[in-house]
Amino acid sequence: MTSGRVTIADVARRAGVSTAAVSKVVRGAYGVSAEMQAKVTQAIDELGYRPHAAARALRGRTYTLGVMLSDTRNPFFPDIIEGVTGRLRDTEYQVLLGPGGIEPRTQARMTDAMIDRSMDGLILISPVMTDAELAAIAAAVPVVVVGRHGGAGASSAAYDSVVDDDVMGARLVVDHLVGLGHTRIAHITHLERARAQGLPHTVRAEGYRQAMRAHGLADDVLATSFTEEGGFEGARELLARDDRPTAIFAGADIAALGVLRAADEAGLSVPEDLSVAGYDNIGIASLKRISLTSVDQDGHVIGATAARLLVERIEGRSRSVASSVSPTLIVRGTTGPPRL
Amino acid sequence: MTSGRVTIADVARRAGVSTAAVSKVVRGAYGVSAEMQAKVTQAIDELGYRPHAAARALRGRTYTLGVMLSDTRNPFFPDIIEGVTGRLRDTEYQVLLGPGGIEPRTQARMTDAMIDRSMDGLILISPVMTDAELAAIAAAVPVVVVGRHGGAGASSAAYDSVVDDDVMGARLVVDHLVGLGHTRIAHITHLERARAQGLPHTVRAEGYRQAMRAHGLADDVLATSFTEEGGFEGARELLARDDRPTAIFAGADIAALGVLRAADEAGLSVPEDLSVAGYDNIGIASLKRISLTSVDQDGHVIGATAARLLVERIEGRSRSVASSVSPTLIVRGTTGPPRL
DNA sequence: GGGAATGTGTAGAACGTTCTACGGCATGGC
DNA sequence: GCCATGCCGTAGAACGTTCTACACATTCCC
Repeated sequence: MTSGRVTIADVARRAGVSTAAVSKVVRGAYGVSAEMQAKVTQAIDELGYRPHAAARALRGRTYTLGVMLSDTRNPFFPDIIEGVTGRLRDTEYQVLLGPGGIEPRTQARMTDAMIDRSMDGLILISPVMTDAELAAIAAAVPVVVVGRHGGAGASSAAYDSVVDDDVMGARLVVDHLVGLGHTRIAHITHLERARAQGLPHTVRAEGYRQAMRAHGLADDVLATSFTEEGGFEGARELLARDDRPTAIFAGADIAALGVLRAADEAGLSVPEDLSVAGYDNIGIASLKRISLTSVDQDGHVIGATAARLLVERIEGRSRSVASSVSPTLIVRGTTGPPRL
Repeated sequence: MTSGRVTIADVARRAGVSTAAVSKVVRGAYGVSAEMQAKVTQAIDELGYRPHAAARALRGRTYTLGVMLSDTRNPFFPDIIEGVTGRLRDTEYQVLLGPGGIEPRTQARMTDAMIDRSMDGLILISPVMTDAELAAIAAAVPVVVVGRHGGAGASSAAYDSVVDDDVMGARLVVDHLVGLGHTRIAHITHLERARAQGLPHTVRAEGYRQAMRAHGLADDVLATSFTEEGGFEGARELLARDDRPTAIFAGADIAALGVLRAADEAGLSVPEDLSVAGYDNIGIASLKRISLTSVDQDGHVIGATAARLLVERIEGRSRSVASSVSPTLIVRGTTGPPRL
């Protein structure tokens, strides 16, 4: 009695029915009378029965969805998580997060581990792996990819995807700055890596170039890294030039903070001497002391959409869906008209 | 061949041995000859066999450890995660994170879910639940609790715990400020909740009181909340007083940022008119623009310690261990001698 | 040379579910 | 009254491991 957990067999004995019947009731499957339903539910409550996920996994579902996080420090990842869990709150599904690390190797290890644990579906956030690897995973389990812009169109049938429209986000920033009167607008991006194709920073940089071109302006992209230090170094280099830019658009808020520091040290006041904009709208961007103009991705919507698509996929949809979430520009104190 | 995953039986067939033998090799159990070891390992590699966690769970271990996160926005939680995963990198264990939410109810749901999935052990980060609930969980599975100061001594036998020495951290701050010449030092803490006993903010406030008393100074604690807004409101109230404090020690960095904003708005310069110190040493505290004096908890060590204790526990230790990690004070630009 | 001890391997029963068959019982149409 | 047709319930075989027995060789010791 006290030893071991209560199983479906215990419930069946208590209710005076077969284990198969209990299983049906638990799963809400077809073919149970109201009377049976009542008897079994009562027995379940009395005994405090909880289904054993591992045993379920051997035949059916685990009702477990995995979210692989590429980088736990990603500032809007809590928003995405909240979106996912919020959407799934009233379902039977449970969400577990897998810290995949930044390395392709460790990410692969994590996805393997999630498949080994027979999760019903996976959400991969900014996965760093080849399209072939992605396709292999999607062949084993339903997958939704977040934050990775469509790779080779062909493979896209295997999984769904949710992205922020980074091209639009970049355009919003450029339009805003041009509207204020800026013409020399530089962009700081993340140093290109081998598998970076389709990753947000690449797309943002491309969106920036397109938007500048649309305004008939020359683009000016500098690749450092999406860190405070990276933003600082990049800005220092840009500000040392003869015809220094009057505005810097950093591809990530954390880099924008570094840009602000560089402006401080160069004795430039923001936004009079230099306008600064970021991307991601991280929490501290809204602090009065920082007040950074930034692009907001609404991670909440992204997460909720990913969860919805994944459940649809698990429950049978085979046609693949690519959803794009529109970002919004949050104008704050670090951008303004250039000094004449 | 293409259908379904490769099982232990496939490996056994290929190697020409029994499934039991393969199982032994996989688990590194006693009673395998070198020859058998070689044959089986080769077959495993050739077939790309991976053990099925759910099937394992039914009899043995799952090699899965769960980390329940009370709040995914907690700024040093990535450090803890990294400490945990770093420590476990070269073991067979996999770490999965469970977003438990802030509510006791959702946290309980998450721990139940983790137990249902037969995880081998659980690390609970700042769990909000009664000692009885905690004991119940610890009775079902090995548990290490992080960030919760020892409750009723008796129940402590059931699980291990790792805490930051918050009393010491608070003392470091007070000693530092007193050393600079401050005497009117106020403390902003988080509003008390029912189950908050033993939670960090309570202990920090108590440590502050002790330290002030040790210096023969009057304490001054104001409870708002650990948010930017909470810090702002608290500071505004404190700074409106006749004999306003010359230093404010906020129990969390995020609140300290609010204090800085309040100082800005009141036209007070930091640290000349007001010294400000925080707790947690979150990433942005080190940004030159903020440069906040803070207490560093070394989440990395905390996480690694928790992981070590959990594995020890799983592998047999029954005596319970309470580990305390010493914080360090990081002095930056927001603290200085008071203006005479 | 006859146990005892030791080392290697295997058979087969768990573990707690799900799911495919199928059986029994009403109902209803003819 | 007989056969199809639903509906409800059950038996029992999976699912992929682990683990307890036990069988079979060796080796060792007296």
